[in-house]
Amino acid sequence: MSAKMGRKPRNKAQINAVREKIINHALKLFQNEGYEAISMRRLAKQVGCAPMTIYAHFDGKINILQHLWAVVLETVFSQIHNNIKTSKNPTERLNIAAQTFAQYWIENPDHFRLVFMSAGITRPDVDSFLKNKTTLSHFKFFSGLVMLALADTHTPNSAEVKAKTDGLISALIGIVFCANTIADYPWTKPEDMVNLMLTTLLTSKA
Amino acid sequence: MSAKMGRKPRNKAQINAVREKIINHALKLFQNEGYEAISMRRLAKQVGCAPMTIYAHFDGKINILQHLWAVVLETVFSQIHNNIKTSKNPTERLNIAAQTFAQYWIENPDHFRLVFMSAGITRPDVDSFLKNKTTLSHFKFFSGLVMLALADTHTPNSAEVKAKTDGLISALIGIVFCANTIADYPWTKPEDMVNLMLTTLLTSKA
DNA sequence: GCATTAATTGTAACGCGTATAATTAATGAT
DNA sequence: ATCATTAATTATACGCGTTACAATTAATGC
Repeated sequence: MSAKMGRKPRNKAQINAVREKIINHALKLFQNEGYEAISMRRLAKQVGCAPMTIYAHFDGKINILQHLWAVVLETVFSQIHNNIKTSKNPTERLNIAAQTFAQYWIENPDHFRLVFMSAGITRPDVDSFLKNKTTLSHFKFFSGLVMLALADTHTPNSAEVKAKTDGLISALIGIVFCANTIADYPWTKPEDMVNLMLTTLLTSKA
Repeated sequence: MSAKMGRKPRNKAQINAVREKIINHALKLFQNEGYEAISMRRLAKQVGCAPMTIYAHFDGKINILQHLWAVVLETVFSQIHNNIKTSKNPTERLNIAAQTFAQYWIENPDHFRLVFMSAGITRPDVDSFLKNKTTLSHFKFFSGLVMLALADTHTPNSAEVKAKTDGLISALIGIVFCANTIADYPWTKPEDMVNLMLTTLLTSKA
């Protein structure tokens, strides 16, 4: 009657393996058939288990989607990194980054929906959109671009860089969001709006 | 066997009466218990009919919500109109309008969700978010404010006004959207971001 | 083999939006 | 009044996310 009886609980490697298996199937489902195809019942079928088993490994659907966000963001920022390689001019690099960012979401509305519009407001129970260090690094990368672009004309303090980076990201997401959800309004071309945001943010002395 | 056989279809007044009855109950449901409470089954119960009956009068849930959007927007812009009365300075008026707009959605996330985040991307089958002439007039009102504010420094052409208005609205919605959905990131204060957007948009010569 | 613990599964339920088919209600013709 | 015809309503069912709970299977030490 010692304390070590019965089945041993899984070690962390095993736990992670099962979680990754589920995530991979979810990703495959999303890539092959889009956002709508990701349902707990279908996912379970793909994984080869009962729907309830998934709930033993994840708190809920949104906690699975969270991992897909990371994959999509990886794609976006890998595209950005790839595109800005061609230029060494800080302003141009920021320009390319912003345009690539906006363009991606407009060309892939399903991805936009997955990352920004799945689950309700405030994303409760999510480990956090930005706890993920990789995701956070994307933000920092953007603020680095902003800082260098601003440095072309003056020496910005960190407060200005943060405010303008936050403003730029919010504006970019807003532009994409509006283009995607209020599709019937004749918006100014997203590309032009991004340009406007950049030139105004960079030339103002605020 | 003349052409006029069988039950007579409802006249337009009757059709409208039923539709308004449904809309009113939906609105009451939203005001009393929030966004989550608006379900077709609960709505039907309030109206006193079977859930499917509603589908004979509306294409779907989103077509009902559409009418609630108009009510909410009316509230928002009535607040805006009320607040800018205190000032005659064009720049300040635009400032107050933008701040009021952003503040409203941050203070009422449920309303933001209703108007901007209900239903999926592209809002298919919706009569159109902006076919509604009142809603469209809100947009025009904003562009009027932008034009007058710009006129303080130069004479803007209509292209600049439209681009800057679209940019401002997108940015405002983006700021609110980010604050609401990516709540764990330490965003610059929305108020400050709105200020940044305004000063940069107004001072740039683009 | 047996008790013990872990992990998975089955079943049922709740409420959701909605497609389809069956049903009820009203009307003109007979 | 009965019947066909058309309009309006409703019942039923599907898949969805999620939860609760019982039943089952799997692994381990004795």
